[in-house]
Amino acid sequence: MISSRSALASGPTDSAGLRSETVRSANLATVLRVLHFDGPTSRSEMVARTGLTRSAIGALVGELVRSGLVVERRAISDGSPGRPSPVASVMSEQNVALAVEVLVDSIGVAAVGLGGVVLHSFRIDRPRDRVSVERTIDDIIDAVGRVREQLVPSCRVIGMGVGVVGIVRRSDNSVSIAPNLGWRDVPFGAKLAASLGHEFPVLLANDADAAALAEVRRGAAMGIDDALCIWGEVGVGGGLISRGEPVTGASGFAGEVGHMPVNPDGRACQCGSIGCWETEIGEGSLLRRTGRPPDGGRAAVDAVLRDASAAVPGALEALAVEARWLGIGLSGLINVLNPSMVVLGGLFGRLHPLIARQLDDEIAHRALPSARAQLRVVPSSIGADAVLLGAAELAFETVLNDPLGTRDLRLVADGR
Amino acid sequence: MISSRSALASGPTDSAGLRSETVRSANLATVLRVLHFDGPTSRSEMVARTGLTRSAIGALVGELVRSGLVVERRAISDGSPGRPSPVASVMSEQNVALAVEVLVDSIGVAAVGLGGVVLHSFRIDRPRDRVSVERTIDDIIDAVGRVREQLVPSCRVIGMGVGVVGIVRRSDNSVSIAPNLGWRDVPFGAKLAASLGHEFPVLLANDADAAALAEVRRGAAMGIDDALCIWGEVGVGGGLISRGEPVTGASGFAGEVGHMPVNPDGRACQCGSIGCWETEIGEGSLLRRTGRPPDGGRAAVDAVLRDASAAVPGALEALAVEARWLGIGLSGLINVLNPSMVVLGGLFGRLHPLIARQLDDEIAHRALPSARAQLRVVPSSIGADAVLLGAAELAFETVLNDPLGTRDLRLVADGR
DNA sequence: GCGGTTTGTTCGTGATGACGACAAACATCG
DNA sequence: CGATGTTTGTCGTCATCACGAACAAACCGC
Repeated sequence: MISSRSALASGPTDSAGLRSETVRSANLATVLRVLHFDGPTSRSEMVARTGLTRSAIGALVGELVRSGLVVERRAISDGSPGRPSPVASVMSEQNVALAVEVLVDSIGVAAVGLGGVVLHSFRIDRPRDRVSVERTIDDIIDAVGRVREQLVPSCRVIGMGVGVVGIVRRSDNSVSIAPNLGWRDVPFGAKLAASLGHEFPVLLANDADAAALAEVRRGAAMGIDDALCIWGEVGVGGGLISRGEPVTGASGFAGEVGHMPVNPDGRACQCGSIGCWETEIGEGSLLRRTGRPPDGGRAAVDAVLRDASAAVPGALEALAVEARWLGIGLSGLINVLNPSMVVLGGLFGRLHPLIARQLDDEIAHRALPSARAQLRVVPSSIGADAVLLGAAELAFETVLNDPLGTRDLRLVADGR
Repeated sequence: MISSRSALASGPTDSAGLRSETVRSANLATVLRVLHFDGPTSRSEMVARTGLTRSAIGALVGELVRSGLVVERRAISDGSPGRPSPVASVMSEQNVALAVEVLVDSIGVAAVGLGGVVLHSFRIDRPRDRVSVERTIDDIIDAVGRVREQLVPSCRVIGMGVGVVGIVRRSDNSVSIAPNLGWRDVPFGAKLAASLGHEFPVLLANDADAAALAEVRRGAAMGIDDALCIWGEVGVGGGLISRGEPVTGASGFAGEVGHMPVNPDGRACQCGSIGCWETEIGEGSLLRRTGRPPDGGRAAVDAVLRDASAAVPGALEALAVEARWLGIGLSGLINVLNPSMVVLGGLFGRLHPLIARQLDDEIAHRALPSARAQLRVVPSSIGADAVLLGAAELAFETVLNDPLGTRDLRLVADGR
C-alpha cells in the first residue's frame, strides 16, 4: 500500500517533526480509541493489541483515569489462571457529545456518551414553515436544554456534532445549500456556536455523511477500511470511507453522489443539471413510477413497499426500475472507488430486501469483476439514530485524537 | 477536518503503539521527504519547516548522510549576514529506483534517482504479437540490464516500480486483467521479482495511477491534497488523490473511472457493460465520430487535432461531443469527490487546449456550484515520462517511509 | 579588525517507553 | 487447605530522542 504524508508546501503541519509528547498523545489516543470503539477492555488485552508493554499501558490508562475519561473496575476472575487484569472502560455519563439532527419536519437532539451510548434524547416536530435558520437555532437550544437537564452534574460536554439535510462545507462549518430548508450559504456552525456561548466546539456535517460515519464506526461497516454508504430519502447522499477515514474532498463536499449524471438525457434535477442519479432513484421518482404523487413522503413509500410485498404488478415493476438505476449508479461508484462494502441506508435500506436480487444482477453486469470481487452490499444496521450517532462521533474526534488536549482544567489541577 | 486512525479490529498495525524509535524514523522520513520533493534545502530552512531544533536537524541530517542517502555541501554565502547554513541534498546517482512502463507496443525502463531525476532510460519497441508475459519479462530484464550498465558502481537500487496498461490488484501485485495485452490474472509482480532474483522489491500499478501519482508529486497537482487525474488513451484510467495520498480501494482497483456508466443505453463496452464513460470519450470513440477507423492510433488522433486547429467542421463537432461527454463524467466525479484540481493527461491533455471552453461550460452546468467552487481543470504538466516517474515514486515510498529500514548493510557496518 | 547576526555543535535535561525483577492475585492439584 | 504455577501490576533502571542553553564558527558591514 502506498502511504505517505502529503508532499510539501501544504503548510507547516504536514512536515512537522515529532517529539516525545507526540508519542504520548498518540498512545493515549490509541488506548482511548480502543475503549471507545471496542468497549470495556482489560489491560492485558490492551497490551496484546497495541504491542506496548504492561508498564506503558499502566501509565497510559492511569493518566486517562486521572483525566476523568476512563474508569478501571477490579477484574472479575474469568476462570483462567493467573492474576486477573483490571478492566478499563470509558466514563460515558461524564463525557458526552451533544448530537443534533436537523431534518425538515423535525429536530432531534441526543446526549451521546463516550463509547457511543445514547444517554438521553429529545425530538421536536415542527411544521414545514418553521425551518428558518433562527427558528431552527431556537429549537435546537430548547431541545439541548431539555437534554442537558438530564445529565449528571459532573458531566463534561466534549462537543456538538450536527447533521443537516443539506450540502455542508466542512472547511468553515457552513451550510452551502439546503433546498428543503430554503437555506443558502448559512454560517450555521458559527451561529449555533455563538448562540451556545462557544462553550464547546460545534461541528457540522451533511446528514448522509454523518450516517455513513456511524455506519462505519458502529454499524454494518465496522472495521471496513474502504466503504461506501448511500443514504436515500427525498435526496440521495453518500458517505465515502477510504483507508478507514471519511473522504471529505477539498472543501468537505465529497459524497454528493446524488448528483452524479447517470442519464444525460433524463429528467431535470433541482440542482440545475439533467439526469442526476437522484432524479432516477430518489423517493419522488419511486413514487411517480407507481402513479403516486412524488411528495407523498414516508407514508406513500410504505404503501409501495406493502404493495410490492403483496406482489402488486405496478409496484414490482417500479421497484425493478428502481433497482436498475440504483445498480447503474452503484456500479460506477464501485468501479471508481473499489469499496469492500456498500451500505444502503434510509429509503434504500428499507428497499434492499425487496430488490437485493435485481440489484446484485445489475452490479454483476456493470461493475468490473475485479472491483466487485470482494464486495458486499448490505442494508444499514443502525436504525433511526444513525445521523445522531454519526454526529456524536464527529464531536468525539477531538478527544479521540488528543485525549488530554481538551481535558477539563479542573481535573488537571487536582489530578496530579 | 475529520482525521482518525481506522477504527479497530483491522489488524494490529492500526492500533499499534508508538515508541521512541518511531519518532526518530518519522523525523528522518520528514527530512528525507523534504529533500526528495523540494530539492536541496539548507539546514536552517529545515529547522523552520519542521519545527525541530537545530540540534535535532543536525543529528537527523548526519544520520542520513552516514547512511548514504544524503550529502551536505558547504554553504554558499548568499549575501545575508550570519553563518551560512550547509545545504543538504539527496544523493540521486547513488540511490535509484528502476521504473518500468509496460505498454502494448513498447516497454520503457528508466533509472530514476532519489529526488526524481531521470538518470538513464531505454525503450524497446515491440510488435503487437510480442506481448506475452514471458516475452515482456524478457524484454524488461534486457532493458533493465542496459540501464543498469550506465549506473555508477556504488549505486544502490531501492526498488522497482512498474506501470502496466491494465487493471492491477495492488494487494498482491498482480495484473487482474489487461485486455490490450491479453493478460488475465497474472502474478506479474511476483514473476518479475523472481526473474530479477528478488534483489529489490517490485511494485505494480496501473499506468494511469502511476501517471497520477507523478502528477501529484511532481507535476501540475503538486501540493494538492484532493486531486483527480484522468488519463486517456485507448482506454480511460484515473488516479484519485485524497488527503494527499492515492485512493487505492479495497484491493487496489480504485480509479477505474473509464467504466463508470454515463450512458446506460449507449454502446457496448469491452468490459461487458453498456455505456461506460470510455465508450464515449476513448480514443476509438473520438476517431469514429470523425469518420475514421477507431483503431487509427496516435497518428489518427493527431490528424483530428490538426483538422480541429484548422477549424474543419467535422472535427470541431467531434470535439464538441467529446467535450460534452468528458464534462458529463467529470461532473459526476467532481460531485462525488470534490477535488480542488482535475489533471487531464494523455489524449485529454492534448485535447484540452481545444476543448477547455466547452468542457468548463459542461461542468458549470452539471456539477454542483459548491463542489466546483475551488476547482481548476488543467492539462498534465509532465510529458511522456509521467508513468515512469510515477512508478519510480512508488518504489521510493519504501525509503521515504523508513529511511534507515532498508539501508545498505555495508553502510551500517562502517558508518558508525 | 571589530561588533552584530546567524548558525552549527556540545552537553545536560526531561519525557517516554523498554526491560527486568518482584509482588500480587488467581487456578489447580495434591 | 496449602503449595505450585501462571498471569499480571508495579517499581526501578536504562536507552532513545528532542529540547534548550552556552559556546564556537562563519559570514556581513563598517
